[in-house]
Amino acid sequence: MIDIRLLRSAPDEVRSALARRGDDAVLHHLDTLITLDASLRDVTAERDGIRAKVNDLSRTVGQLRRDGKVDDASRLQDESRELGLREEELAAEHDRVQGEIRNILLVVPNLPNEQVPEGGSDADNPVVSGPFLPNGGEDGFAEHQRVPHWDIGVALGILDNERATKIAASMFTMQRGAGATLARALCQYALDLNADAFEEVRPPTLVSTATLTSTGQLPKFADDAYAIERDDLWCIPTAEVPLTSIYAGEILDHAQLPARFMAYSPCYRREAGSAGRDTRGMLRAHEFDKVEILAIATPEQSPDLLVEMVGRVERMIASLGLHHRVIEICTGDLGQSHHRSFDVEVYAPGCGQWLEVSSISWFSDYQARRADIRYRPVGEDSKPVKGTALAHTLNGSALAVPRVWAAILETHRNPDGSVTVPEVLRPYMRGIEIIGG
RNA sequence: GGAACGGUGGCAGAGCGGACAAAUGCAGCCGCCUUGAAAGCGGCCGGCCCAAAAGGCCCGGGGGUUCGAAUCCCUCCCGUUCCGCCA
Repeated sequence: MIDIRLLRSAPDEVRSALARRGDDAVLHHLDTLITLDASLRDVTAERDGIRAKVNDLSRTVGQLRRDGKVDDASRLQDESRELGLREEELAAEHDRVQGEIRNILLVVPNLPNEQVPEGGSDADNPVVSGPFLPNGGEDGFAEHQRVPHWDIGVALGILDNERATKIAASMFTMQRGAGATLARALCQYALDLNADAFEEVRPPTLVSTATLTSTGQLPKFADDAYAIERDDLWCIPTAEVPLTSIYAGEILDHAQLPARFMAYSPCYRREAGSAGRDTRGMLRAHEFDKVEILAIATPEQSPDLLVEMVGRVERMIASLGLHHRVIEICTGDLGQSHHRSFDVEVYAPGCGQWLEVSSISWFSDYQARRADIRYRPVGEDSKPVKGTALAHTLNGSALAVPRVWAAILETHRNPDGSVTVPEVLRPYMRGIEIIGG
């Protein structure tokens, strides 16, 4: 959620920041919010005034009864009862307006950071690192690398989506043999590589409605998530969801920040908006594995953490011998909750496309406000200063298995059709160096 | 799933219809004392709304009774223990 106090005190700033996203419906919401907020404060003031009177009368009644002045007391009781009726009306109005404000706030997107580049769609996302390609171009790959991974996977007997579909439904995948081992090796590798700074967590992968709302998936993107209605739980689309809520509703000491977590988890996505797209191979599936890294930080720590996390992902992709680039997400393509965001993309020579394998994002206090994650700030002398402040959250996929798996098959395919396992993964591969060799 | 007992400030723990944002202890902060520290003494010491004063809200969530609810009633959630079931 954005800060309604900021909207109140600097409406033009909020308006122009959100205008950069190029979504007029959002601006209309702002007008509604300003109106509702003003009336909420009127109603609140009036309600609180009546409550003050009732409280006062009640105290007097108590005193009078102790003094045995029953008649006086009952006269005041009548008066108080009258006021109570009015208070009830105002309280109902207050709750109604407040609920309306909250419902709107839940769908208003985050303010983009000033540094987010201007743009209308993903076509305008600038490349900020790379591209790192053989011979400098997308056609710098050899002929034997020009085979899509779905063909390679079937030929080597390590991808069996046909049976995955039989077992579950379309757009589910199944890896077998060395393919399954490779998928797991990638997770192990990603976890080990980030264990220097991130605490490993094995979170729940089914979460409550409140938890899925905190990170921004609800209420707007309910159709994208798998719901387990009978138990009022949701399957997580990413470990970001449970990890962000680890400290939900808590007030942290400054010294606890940044808190950094990483988790391997399965991720479940209905892909409601993209049915029929990328249905072959591993490019888009309802269930996949991912290692997520996440930080809960102070506003001051956040910019550096964002850079650090992008660097970690970039180095890891490079260590797998994959060809990549980093793009920054422009204003028109920025996700609802995002304040600033970078994607790491890998070039898959077999299917001839850039694959998004990681998205590293800074959420400013947008998620923290929803999840109520606060900390006690300190002054320059490191002594606590008065009050609490909302934390900032950042997260990114350290490694999303399917697309990296696909890119490895295509990039490291040999002329004889076998696939060489990247050196760094071999410790996790039970000695397999070449798949199908 | 059943039963019993619980859910109060950072923690422990009183309060069980009015003077309670809430005793007390511990932790924390400031000061005195001290060469320094500890002990001792004095003071401070929850969060939220409102620009703020005033005021209001918060004793697991929601609802009810009452002039008045941390306290009584209903309901839901969570915890502990026992029983049942079970990877």
